[in-house]
Amino acid sequence: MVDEQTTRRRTDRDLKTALIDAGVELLRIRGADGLSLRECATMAGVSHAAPGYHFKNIMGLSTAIAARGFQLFCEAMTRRLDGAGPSPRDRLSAICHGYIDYASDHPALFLFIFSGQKFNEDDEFFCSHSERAYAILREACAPFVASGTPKEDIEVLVWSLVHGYSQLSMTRKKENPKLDRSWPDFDQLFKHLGKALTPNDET
Amino acid sequence: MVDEQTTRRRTDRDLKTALIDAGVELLRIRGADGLSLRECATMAGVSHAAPGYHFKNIMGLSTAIAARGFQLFCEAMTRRLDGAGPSPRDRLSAICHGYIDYASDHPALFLFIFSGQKFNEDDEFFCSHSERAYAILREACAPFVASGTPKEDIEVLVWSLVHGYSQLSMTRKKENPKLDRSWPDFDQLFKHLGKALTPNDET
DNA sequence: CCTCCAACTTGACAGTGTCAAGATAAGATC
DNA sequence: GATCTTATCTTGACACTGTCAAGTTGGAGG
Repeated sequence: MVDEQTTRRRTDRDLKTALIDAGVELLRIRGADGLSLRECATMAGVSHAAPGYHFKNIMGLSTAIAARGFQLFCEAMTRRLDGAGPSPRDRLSAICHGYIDYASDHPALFLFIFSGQKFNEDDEFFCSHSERAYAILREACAPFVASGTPKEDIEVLVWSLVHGYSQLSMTRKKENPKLDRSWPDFDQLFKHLGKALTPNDET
Repeated sequence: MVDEQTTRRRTDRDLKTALIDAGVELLRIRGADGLSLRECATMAGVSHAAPGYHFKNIMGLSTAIAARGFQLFCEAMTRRLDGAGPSPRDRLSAICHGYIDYASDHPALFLFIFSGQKFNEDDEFFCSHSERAYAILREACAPFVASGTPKEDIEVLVWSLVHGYSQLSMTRKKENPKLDRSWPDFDQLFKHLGKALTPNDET
């Protein structure tokens, strides 16, 4: 847990990131409501009050973890985008699948950042990473904005759909095979969405 | 807080509902992560361990509160449905607005029931109320299911859209008027959704 | 009147976040 | 090298939390 120089006191940044790492891991293990300052401290190999020095209170640590969450969120979307075709439709689909990747790879973190709990919205990293996530999504939506209509209509349409799908995929009760319900793949939804979207620079 | 017969010990059902009432109120005041067994007990006028007798642990109380949450959820949707026109499109729109009503009238409760925290899925009331909520939504979607396609496609499409819209309306950062972003009304999204939905028994 | 039992209360314990005060190492100054 | 300063923790305390075991109580049935 601690690197070779155990004697040497670590720098500010070291422990901060170690505590965030611990927090992400703790969420993975315990679920979206399993965060604990003291347990993060123990995992990082410091005393119970050490986190309080770097992050004023638990909201401070939560905010830093959420910032990391948004960072991973951005990475998941850009990773899909890098492997996508050039057409607006392919790119939008890639973003959506990145969104869903993130939710299924980091379920607790996903729920955590959208849990509605209060974060410190003055935090620089939190703001920049969360805004970047939304910016990525907005960019992919831009080609579908019909002239004369506000671009927010399309953005919120796509965003709501993929967010709702991700969240519901996660919280729904797992299937009882006796019931004839099955959970559709997102591509099915995207096909329907396609009827409502027309790229304004395609033939 | 206690009715006229303070001397008389209350019945099982009385305290149970009083504790659920307290829980709902507590969520309203403190937000989605502000629930506390002991505080519910105090609000209901009983000792700190009384809730443990009726609800084995905090998951038991949480489940009961979530059940109440789904009940209010159903009421919000049926209230809109009662005032809606007869066409499938009007009825589906009514359901969606009921969904949104619920999220804005009971934000903490809405976040709570979809927070991803574990509930007791064996609980009778929790299951019946949550399943009824989904049944109401499914019914409104039924007229739009194209023959030959699984009905889940439409259901999840609508459900995801309205759920995502509700949640994002709630967790998004409030507008900086300097930014030219505005939050569209759901009717705008519903218009786009309409392009993807064709009632199979309308002209 | 007595008994019994459901519905609590009381008390304890380990865990939590937060704060104040103390310790300590690394670097700066003399 | 000795002293001072400061950032970075540690220690200890407090009020709060959920959970459990044991005790109490009041009403119903005999």
